[in-house]
Amino acid sequence: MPALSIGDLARRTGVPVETIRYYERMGLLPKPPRTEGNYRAYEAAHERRLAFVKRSRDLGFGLDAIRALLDLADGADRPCGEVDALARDQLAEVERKIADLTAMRAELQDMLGHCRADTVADCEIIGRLRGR
Amino acid sequence: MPALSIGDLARRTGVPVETIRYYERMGLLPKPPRTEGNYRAYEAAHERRLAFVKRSRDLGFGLDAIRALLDLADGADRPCGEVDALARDQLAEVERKIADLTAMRAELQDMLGHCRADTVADCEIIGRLRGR
DNA sequence: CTTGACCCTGTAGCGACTACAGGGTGCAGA
DNA sequence: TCTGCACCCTGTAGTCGCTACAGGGTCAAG
Ligand SMILES: [Zn+2]
Ligand SMILES: [Zn+2]
Ligand SMILES: [Zn+2]
Ligand SMILES: [Zn+2]
Repeated sequence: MPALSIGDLARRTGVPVETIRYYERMGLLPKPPRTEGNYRAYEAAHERRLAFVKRSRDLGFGLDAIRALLDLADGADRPCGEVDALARDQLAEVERKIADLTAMRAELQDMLGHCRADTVADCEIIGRLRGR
Repeated sequence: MPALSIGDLARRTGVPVETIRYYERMGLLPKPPRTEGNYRAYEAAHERRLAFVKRSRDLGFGLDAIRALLDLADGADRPCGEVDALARDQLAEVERKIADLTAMRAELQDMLGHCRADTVADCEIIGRLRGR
């Protein structure tokens, strides 16, 4: 496989070019070698690392957590307790957000269900935002 | 009721002082009169407006939407269709986020359930982040 | 040899805050 | 009266994870 340009890598991973450069600046991706014309030249290892980052982002991990996951992934014979702890923290965070959003959804649905679509003066939504 | 200081208003509404000043800069709250010593002096109307903003934020409305809601709330005899549209948009946004987070939760739970807490080399979580 | 797609760096903007730094005000206790 | 302390002021910069330029350089096809 020949070296990939940043655009090639973007197409293959679905991560925008600007975001790849941002990840490099943030230390998630190693600085790749450059061509004569100063273009980044990626290899398969870079693509695997970026795919790892993308899957982690898709699960909502923050960039700090991803840096930690990448470090852990490099040490094959270490116990995976730290990995699991990061995943559990992330799960807890996701569950907290779901709980918040579920409460918002219930209130919005209830407001909308009670509104008789009349004037603003007796609109249930405005009324509740005012505090009854 | 005497005038309230920004700290009083913060305690009464649960909105931090810095956030109240931020809302003022963003045009969500009118600039209150000042005391001799240049302190903001709030009245009950300010407290009601800030409470409206807080309840809207708690439902996840963005500041642009809240500005629109505040404008609509001021015109009592206008039909409330626009209000309802804003609420429906917000509900749709909340439902989209819940869907995303629910997918993340399922994957995180499944990963955690499959991990036999051994070494990183055969950790299910790291394995899936690598793409099997 | 020109066109156009791509690449480079560096900087600024987004949303909704949050956290200072460096000062001024106001009141209660010694 | 002094002094300490809590509070207030403005202005600016940082957070997170991008995203969008501006102003250039590179490269291959036609
Ligand atoms: Zn109801
Ligand atoms: Zn209504
Ligand atoms: Zn499974
Ligand atoms: Zn594991």
